[in-house]
Amino acid sequence: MPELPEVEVLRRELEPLLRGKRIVRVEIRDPRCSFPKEAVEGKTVTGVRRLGKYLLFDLAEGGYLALHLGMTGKLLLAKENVPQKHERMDILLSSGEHLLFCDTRRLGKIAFLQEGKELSEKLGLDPLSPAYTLENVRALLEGRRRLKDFLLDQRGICGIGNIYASEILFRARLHPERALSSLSEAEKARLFVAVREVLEEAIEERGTTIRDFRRTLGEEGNFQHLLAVYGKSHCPSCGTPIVRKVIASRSTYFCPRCQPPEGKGETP
DNA sequence: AGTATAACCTGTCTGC
DNA sequence: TGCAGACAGGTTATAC
Repeated sequence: MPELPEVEVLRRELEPLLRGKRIVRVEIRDPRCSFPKEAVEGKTVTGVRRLGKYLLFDLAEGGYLALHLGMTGKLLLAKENVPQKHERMDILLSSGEHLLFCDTRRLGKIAFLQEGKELSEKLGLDPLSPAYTLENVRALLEGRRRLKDFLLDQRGICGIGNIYASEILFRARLHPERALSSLSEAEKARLFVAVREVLEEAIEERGTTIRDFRRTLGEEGNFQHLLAVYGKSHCPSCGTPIVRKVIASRSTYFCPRCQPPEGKGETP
């Protein structure tokens, strides 16, 4: 469920709520979520960062808790210790609040890390970081891979998932199966801009709730109402029926007219 | 090198 | 109503 916008929405909501609070106790409810909890108990949260789809909770005495929400992970801040469905971890804070990690499909992951190395090594350029420049993106757009595969690969640009990949490619008017090496300079620039625009708009709308995504207090996002092609039947721009095709092993939606395949298209 | 598939999981929806 | 199969925002390992 959570792609960069959803994780960023959580980060922005959690940061002011958690900063300065101490982790009193951690209760692991699912062995799959186990980590050395002694490493975080008693420590104070100094900030909440995001890298790609990871949430990072910085701790005062060094190190941080890294959380990946997988497909169905949720983070809820509750005043009372009311058991939630699929609760995997309960973090009791010095304020008496509980930060609950719930995850139906159990694909989420938690780890305590000392340095940023492990994560930044396997993650590429974050679209919201200052390093996200046309120059840097252009350097990644080489090889014969298809655009869809590139966008889903967290080692190139990180944070984009299956929904936003389709939305970004529609915005950039690029066919998902176009090869990176076939892109003109103008097309590379369109892709660069589309990534930023779509993700930022989704953040403004507080993320996309199709099924599982919930904000810190349980509210839904709003961007699902603004999706252009994902799960849609007709192109909002020209009315042509939207094509659904499995690309990179995932459902991919595009407008065959606005996003022409390689060879056709581009009228400069 | 690039792509596909399965695996890890649980839940929901569709069609017979 | 029951049941099989497809599908779902994630990553990773393995195979062709």
